[in-house]
Amino acid sequence: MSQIVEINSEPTKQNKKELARQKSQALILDAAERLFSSSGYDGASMNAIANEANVPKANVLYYFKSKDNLYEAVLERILSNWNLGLIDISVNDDPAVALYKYIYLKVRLACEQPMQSRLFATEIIRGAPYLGDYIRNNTRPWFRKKIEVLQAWIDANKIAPVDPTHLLFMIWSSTQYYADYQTEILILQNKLEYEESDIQAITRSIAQLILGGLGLKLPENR
Amino acid sequence: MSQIVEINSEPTKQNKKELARQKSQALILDAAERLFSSSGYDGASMNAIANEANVPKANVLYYFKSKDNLYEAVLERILSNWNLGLIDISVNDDPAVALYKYIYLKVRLACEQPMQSRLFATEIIRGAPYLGDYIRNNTRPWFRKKIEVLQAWIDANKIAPVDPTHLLFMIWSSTQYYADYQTEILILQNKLEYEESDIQAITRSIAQLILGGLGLKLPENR
DNA sequence: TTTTTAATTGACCATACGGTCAAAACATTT
DNA sequence: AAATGTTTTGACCGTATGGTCAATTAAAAA
Repeated sequence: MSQIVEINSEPTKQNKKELARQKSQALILDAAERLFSSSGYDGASMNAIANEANVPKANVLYYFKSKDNLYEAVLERILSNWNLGLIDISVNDDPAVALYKYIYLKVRLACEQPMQSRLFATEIIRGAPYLGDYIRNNTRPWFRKKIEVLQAWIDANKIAPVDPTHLLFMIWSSTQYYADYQTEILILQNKLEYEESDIQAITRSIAQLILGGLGLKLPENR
Repeated sequence: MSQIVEINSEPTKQNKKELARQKSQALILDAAERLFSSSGYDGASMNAIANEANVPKANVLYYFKSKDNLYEAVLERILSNWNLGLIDISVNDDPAVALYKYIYLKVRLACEQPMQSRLFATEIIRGAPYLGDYIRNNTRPWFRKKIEVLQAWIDANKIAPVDPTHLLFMIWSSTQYYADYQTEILILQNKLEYEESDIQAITRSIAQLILGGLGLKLPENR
């Protein structure tokens, strides 16, 4: 599995090859992400994915041994991508600033990478057959820590006493909604796509309601 | 399509037959709703639906001429069910009372009929191939009217000036979330299912944040 | 250059899919 | 009882699916 990676600045042949390999795989993963997210696991056929990636189907199955395997790889890539950009909240932060930033980044992610959120959503709706363990072993401990942070803020009278669990769910739901229900939202607003100004307006509205509900003022330097 | 329905209290033979027919269809619709909601359109096979309903597959296709047709019928039933229980908000209502009630009913629906919300969600995520027109022709006019109500409240200084569009989206998102992401929520809270007390706690938390953000107090007689 | 290894691909396979059909079973009317 | 209409159902069909495989090509190592 593992491969020795040269630290040398000049890429070796091994390095080149591995790079090409990853590039090929990334191309297939991109296509798979697009199709899985729009058509669901069963709706996206290996054939369609291969076409989307402009490679023969057998090649897809050469890199990813099965459809399950490919689906899992797509999910893992999404999760690692999310973990990269995830800004934490911690006890010593100023609640208003930290929460505003958190909301803003979540809205950005939802509007700019909606496919990832949608794929995640369908996986959960199906009963999380692949992510169940991940949520139990990774998300839950992280979740509990954040609950503690929120509770600490409440105890220190920094925010109004709201059930921290549902507060966190509310931030997740109101931001993710703009990805998952994008189609409906755009129809209702008679728009073709989100613009930069929408991201600002969404963030402001969500922050206004949630921070307001917590008895906080919107931070100055947004 | 339409059939003369006897108002007579004693059911005629025709009536009996029609009733049996509707009962059969309802059984199939129930099974289809369950499977479409958990496995998606493509994931739910006609065979599986027939098994779930304990009838041969050919019988399903006798009542619903195609898979598309069946899927559409399931969606229509959900929408008509939703429209039945939907409580409106209108200009003369007391904002706090009306919004609280609206939130409460949405939470109830999400927790008690999660499959319907989930099926709706996957339909939207797929790009609303069947509901696109419905949303344009029915939901959008309704949506615009509600926006007007909210704007009127703002203009009358009854609620804080928040973008009414995003306020409405926020109510929808935070309530539907408990249906669509039920699996994740239960894992995170280490629960097996929602209880009545959860419905109360969820409603209270959402109402506290949203009403608070609007500068309203929670209504007394809840 | 020769040998070895990795990547690409068209052809192929068993299975499961949505959908059809005609025959049987059942009920209703004449 | 006969005739008519409606449901029920097993058998069947063409097609698309996920996946395999052996043959070919490309690249790296010897």
